[in-house]
Amino acid sequence: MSNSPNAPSSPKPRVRFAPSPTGFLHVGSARTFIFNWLYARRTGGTMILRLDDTDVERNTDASVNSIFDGLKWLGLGWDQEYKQSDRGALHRHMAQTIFDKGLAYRDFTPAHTGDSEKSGVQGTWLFNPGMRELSRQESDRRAATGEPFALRFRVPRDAGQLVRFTDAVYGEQIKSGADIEDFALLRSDGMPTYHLASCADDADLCITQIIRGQDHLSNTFKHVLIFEAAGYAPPQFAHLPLLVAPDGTKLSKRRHGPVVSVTTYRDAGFLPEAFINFLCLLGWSPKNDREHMSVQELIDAFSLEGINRANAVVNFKDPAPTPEEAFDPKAVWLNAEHIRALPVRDLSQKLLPLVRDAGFEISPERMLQIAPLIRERIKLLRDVLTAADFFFVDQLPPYDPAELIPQKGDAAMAKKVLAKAHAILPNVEFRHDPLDQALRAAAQELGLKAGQMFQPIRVAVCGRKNAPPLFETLEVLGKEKTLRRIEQALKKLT
RNA sequence: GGCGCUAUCGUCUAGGGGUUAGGACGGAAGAUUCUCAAUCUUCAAACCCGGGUUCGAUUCCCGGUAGCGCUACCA
Repeated sequence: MSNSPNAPSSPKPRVRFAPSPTGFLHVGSARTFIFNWLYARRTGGTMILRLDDTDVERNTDASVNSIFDGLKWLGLGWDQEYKQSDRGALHRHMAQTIFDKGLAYRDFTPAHTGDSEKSGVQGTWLFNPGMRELSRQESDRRAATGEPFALRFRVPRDAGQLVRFTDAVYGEQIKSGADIEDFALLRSDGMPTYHLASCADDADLCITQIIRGQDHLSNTFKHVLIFEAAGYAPPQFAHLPLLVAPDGTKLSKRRHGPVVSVTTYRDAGFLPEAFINFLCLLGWSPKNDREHMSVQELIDAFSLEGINRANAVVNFKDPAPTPEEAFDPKAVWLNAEHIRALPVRDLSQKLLPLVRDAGFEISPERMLQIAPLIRERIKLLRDVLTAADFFFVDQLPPYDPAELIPQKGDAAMAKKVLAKAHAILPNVEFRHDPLDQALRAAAQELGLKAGQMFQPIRVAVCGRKNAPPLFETLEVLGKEKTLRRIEQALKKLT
């Protein structure tokens, strides 16, 4: 059997992302989606989104919304969409097929309630006593009386039977039937279990590659059993190493907070393509030292062979000193890289709604002027609010007048500089080059270094020492506002 | 407990029977520009442990250890 997408005998790949809506979309699920999507796009295959919502008790609308919100933000899309709850007949039909072949049996044992000994300290549980051997007549008779039962798979355990499959990532996998319990196919309320529903749908939807988390690796033996019992050839499997927290445990919202939720990244100002890029580098490598990659470059480079087997740590800080430090530093760096790679116009468009949401009236034209000044100074889109605040406000927030004092200078020097600036600026054209010439000349006249001249002006105008380059800043800010802020600074110095 | 998977700098990873074990993030130092950022240069930083196999193992095999997963009428 060939894995090559170009092999004439292999069917068009069909892959699926099948989240169960029992929680928000977390980063591990997002990565699974992305890898499936990449595989589909790479091979010209079909990407299917399937909601695995057979657990009626735990499903929530909020979760469905969270999944769609997250996927919508990623912006990758999908080709087909299904919901397991619409397909109950299909699942029951497969259960019936397996039962008719004698490969499953009714288990009338009441559902296990206590969760105390679930980790089975006492040993391996394989089946409930008496049920596997129940005669068909007896089984039919009890069922006819309306006695509830679960349908269990009759795992072949005689003569050291083995179940095997080849995982595209983990290689040859073999397990003895003697180590597989008689898992349930149907619950006593008639609802299919995950294993059954998943396999029935994968078979019906002609899924060719199942790319999913490694937590399913050992379940796959059961799935192979189901496929074969129902008369289908199992698809190819590719299991992904898990994403774990810095403490090595599985990512969970309860333990690790909002950093595991996709929407947190969106709200913090990540670019979806940067987030996708980051996730791809967790557990996969293009093997050529490339890190910053566009979605198209990822498609071109993606292959199942590049996936590795060890779990990957999402290196966030658990109690984060600042919101920005909460994220994996590499994710933040990649985001800054993608921001810098963005055309100014695109960046400006993304920034505008954030600024407006923060309550500032600002025109697209003005945002377009500001964007290039901060593009190399922000790591997250939201940083625009702190990096360019002085452009947005009318009145600068209070700052320490001592900031106005230049290196190796004193208040008198600051005053002299600002007075000089205030005197010459009205006659200067507010564009980069004229401002540059005028202010440098002024510095020379005063016998000061350029830096000593520029700093008081920068602080007067921006309210702090660290800001974009001065001339561009003044140009965008405009003459009127600049002069007014210099006047205000002068007052602070008296 | 049983079964399975995994193990290279702090983190993500490349590599692979003989290498100065490579890159990136982060950290440190320096260069540079009007500050900051960006950029550039340099530095520190790793093959889990023990046995084999071999002339030679970080790489292959076995064992240990550790971590993770599954062991539900959850998914």
